[in-house]
Amino acid sequence: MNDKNSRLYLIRQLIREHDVYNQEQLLKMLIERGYQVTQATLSRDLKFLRAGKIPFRDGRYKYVLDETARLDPATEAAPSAGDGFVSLEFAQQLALIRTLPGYANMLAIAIDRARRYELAGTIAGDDTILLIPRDGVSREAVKKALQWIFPDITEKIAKS
Amino acid sequence: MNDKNSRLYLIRQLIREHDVYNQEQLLKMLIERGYQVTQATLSRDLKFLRAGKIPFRDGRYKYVLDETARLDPATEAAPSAGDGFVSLEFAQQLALIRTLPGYANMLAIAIDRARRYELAGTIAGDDTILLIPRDGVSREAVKKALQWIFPDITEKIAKS
DNA sequence: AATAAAAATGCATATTTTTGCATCGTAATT
DNA sequence: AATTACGATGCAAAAATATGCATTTTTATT
Repeated sequence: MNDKNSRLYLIRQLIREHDVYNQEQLLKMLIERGYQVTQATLSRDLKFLRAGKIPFRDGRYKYVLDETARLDPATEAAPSAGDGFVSLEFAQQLALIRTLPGYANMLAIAIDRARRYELAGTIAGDDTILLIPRDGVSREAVKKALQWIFPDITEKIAKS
Repeated sequence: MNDKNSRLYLIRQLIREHDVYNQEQLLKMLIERGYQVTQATLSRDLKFLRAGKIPFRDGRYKYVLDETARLDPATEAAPSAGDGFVSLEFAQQLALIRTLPGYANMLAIAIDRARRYELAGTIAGDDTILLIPRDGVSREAVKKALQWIFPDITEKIAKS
């Protein structure tokens, strides 16, 4: 168990247990724990561990591990969500989402969980979701919010 | 279907169908296709799409989409692979991997697929894999190769 | 043990990405 | 139609990350 291995171990642990926004922050944590390295080494370590940096819903970028990518709330809340999504249209001040049969509930839950300000609430049937935007929220803003929740929906709502 | 949406659409498509190593490259592709934007906009687009940049086995960094993260060969070849992995030890010039019952085959396949030079081949039982390194490959190198294949194994082999 | 070979790391720098600010265009509102 | 509000974008600069090269450290070999 040379020092490098334990360092890699710790890095993984830190990424798993903290929100790591950049290497400098991670570096600080390592140094606090007695690991004397530089950012350059850290960069290489992260590459070795195949840790990636991805944008999060909170508007920031975080490092994630391979495994984390699978467990990330964003991913978890909407597992292949886009698959069930069929179409989006607007009527009055409301949005109607069509889904594959049986998918509506699951998608609605994902939408609720996202807690986007723009979206006041949902009512789900079997293959339809009624989406109620908050007062004054434009259709564009609703689309935007949905895209944020389900990035892989982009193509499907391109022309709505 | 404003221009921005179709651009986002195209960006997703490009990332899905090409290996995108950086924003400049992506920018070039967009411009070739008639989208006149700057790298700054691209950065914002990628953030909106929650596209992340992660290190790949080929030693380079690539952009990936949420969905891709789930389908990435590295992930695909070893779906929760680390979970099945129990321990690693060496005997003679050979490596012995212990797995949970029934996992050996799956892990061995993942190892074979990785086609690491260091690893000549595997023989899998039910909960054990015999791993044959190539001539002259050190134990350290074998560990390294395994870590590369299964990043989430790092902790488990820390002290082997 | 001495020597050769390979790996790890720091330093400095290049590369890449993100962002504040100003501007422009478009859509909503009066 | 004029006015206001908001989103999109470019520009330039800051921030963050990756890497070539030189050096040190570790590991293997004779």
